[in-house]
Amino acid sequence: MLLDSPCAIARSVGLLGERWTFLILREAGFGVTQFARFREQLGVAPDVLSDRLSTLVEYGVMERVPYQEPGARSRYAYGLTDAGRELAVVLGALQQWGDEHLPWPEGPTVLRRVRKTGRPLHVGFIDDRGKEVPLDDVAFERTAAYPA
Amino acid sequence: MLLDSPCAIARSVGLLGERWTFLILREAGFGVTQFARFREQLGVAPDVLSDRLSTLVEYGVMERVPYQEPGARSRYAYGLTDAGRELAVVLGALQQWGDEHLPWPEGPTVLRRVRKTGRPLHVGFIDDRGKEVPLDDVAFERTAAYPA
DNA sequence: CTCCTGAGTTGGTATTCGCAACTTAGCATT
DNA sequence: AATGCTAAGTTGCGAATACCAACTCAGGAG
Repeated sequence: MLLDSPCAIARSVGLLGERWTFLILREAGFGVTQFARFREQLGVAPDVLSDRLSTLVEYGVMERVPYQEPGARSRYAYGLTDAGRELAVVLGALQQWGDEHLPWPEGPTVLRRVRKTGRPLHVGFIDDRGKEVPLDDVAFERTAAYPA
Repeated sequence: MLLDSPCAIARSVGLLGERWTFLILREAGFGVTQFARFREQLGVAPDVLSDRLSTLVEYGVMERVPYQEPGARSRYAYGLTDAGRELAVVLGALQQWGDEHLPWPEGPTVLRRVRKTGRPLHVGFIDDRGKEVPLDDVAFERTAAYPA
């Protein structure tokens, strides 16, 4: 399986790359928590949704917590864990690329902003001094941990 | 189809989210260009590889250029376009997340570095002044272009 | 003129997906 | 107490994808 790969991209894709998973995470990021809301927003089949949520919970990307509204029976809420919230970087990168290379006719429909100031944001590579590094200066290099 | 979605994440995933696509792009980023090399590196079935390369070419992520080595017949090389190279941000984000949350026992196998200085790199959100912004300060907001 | 290699295509089987229908559980209403 | 309503699933079945093996189709080399 891809989850055993020495390549971290392969492991991430092995866990997250199935159909619907990124869209489930997107909705979770927008605050959706209930099974039925995911279904409404996405139109995903219930068996597939059940399967995806289970594996996300199993791997610690989401958590399933029972909750009870007053005067209603107890239900389950699916929420992002810290690991899941960190996927915002991946989702932001996908969004940025899609807006640029598969544009929506009327322009971007969702923007990334700094919460308080409203300043626009993009996703990019940053060095250890907090300085952005252009794509051409980025290199991927194998370490000794890479098996033969 | 997801490619018509108003959500840029959905469009990106609709094009790139099929099985093998990210791994093909990873190999392309490492300089692989030939059909048979992709097959060797990934172990992907030839019909699937053919299909993925075709759609990547169709959407301008890769290009198929004939080339000829001296004393050999002409062949095809698949290379990233500028749009394809920009996916390094997405791949870097997936890698970073996988290294953190699905770690390889002996540590990361591939590092991101500044090409000349060797300084380590990470992927993150950056504001319009080039300053990194922590995750908690990032907000996603709908624009007027988002349809009802 | 046959062999070799790269770049695929074709055919059949095994998974996975998607839809529809059904199940389970508990509060609320009659 | 029986029925209804809704959330959260599960089950069964046809359709679409993926995987594997074998085959095709160049064009240059021996």
